[in-house]
Amino acid sequence: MAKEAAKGSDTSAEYSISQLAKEFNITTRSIRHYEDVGLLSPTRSGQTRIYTQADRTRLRLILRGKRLGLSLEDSREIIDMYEPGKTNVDQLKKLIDAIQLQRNKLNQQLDDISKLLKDLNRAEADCIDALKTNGNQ
Amino acid sequence: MAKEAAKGSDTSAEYSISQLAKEFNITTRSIRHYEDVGLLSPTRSGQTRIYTQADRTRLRLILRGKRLGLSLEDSREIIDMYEPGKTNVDQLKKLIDAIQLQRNKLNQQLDDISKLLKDLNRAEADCIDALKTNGNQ
DNA sequence: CACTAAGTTTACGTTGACGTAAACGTTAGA
DNA sequence: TCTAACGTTTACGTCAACGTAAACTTAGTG
Repeated sequence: MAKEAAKGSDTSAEYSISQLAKEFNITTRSIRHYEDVGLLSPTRSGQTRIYTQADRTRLRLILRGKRLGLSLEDSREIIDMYEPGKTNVDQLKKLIDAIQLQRNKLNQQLDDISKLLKDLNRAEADCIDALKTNGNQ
Repeated sequence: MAKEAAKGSDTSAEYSISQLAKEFNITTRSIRHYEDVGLLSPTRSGQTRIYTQADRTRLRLILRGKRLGLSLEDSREIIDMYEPGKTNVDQLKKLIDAIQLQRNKLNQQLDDISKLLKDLNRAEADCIDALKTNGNQ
């Protein structure tokens, strides 16, 4: 352990594709697929892909999007919102609109989750009830 | 308008497939597809599907699931949780476990949403900032 | 040096969730 | 009567998001 590998919060840390796959519990195929559709663009050491801390962060955002039911394309758009490439005033305004749109969707999801949680609570209560009246039969 | 159609909160109200499609802004194809995969089972008047209030509710739950990124199969399982068909004690316990699992996923989603909202807020703030310093150029 | 482990590209296969078209039945109104 | 609006079934098409297999190239090890 001389050469230094991937330590704590070293901002210059690098990762192999299988390291990321293991860490996030996905396949290397998926990671390459995200690259295919333009969500990741790791540097290369020869042929081999090398992932930086920034790539790793993007991957985390992608997976977060997936958990929320976003398509890869949706995630790409959102992640692009975080980047400072917007020079044009018009584009900035459009971006703000897009951000508001996303917020609305998220608020809808919050509402959906709250209702679904209530439903689940009722269902569970019914179960427990059934167990009580049914358990000693 | 004598025959009485679909009024207010009449619990015995019935709906045609196109009525539901219009109300929920989906296609009739989708509704039939949900039936194909066992999510709906409307009664028939001859060949024609007739949807009850209960069917309509199930459809609402399906679409709520979709907004949360659930597969139709996932939604089916969740909706089945609400039904009282569980006679077996073992099944009841398994169901309670499944409910807890769903709750965990939903809590994860809540966390994801909260983080995403923060990210969006920062992105929006950056936009507004860029508009200020950039607007009079 | 042979072998294994990890990496690569290319490319066809699969699954879910519908879209789309064809071909047909039934009912209400001009 | 006929045609327009709705309904039906059957079946092939499509798109996203990977799975899976093949064939190949290094890098390190007993």
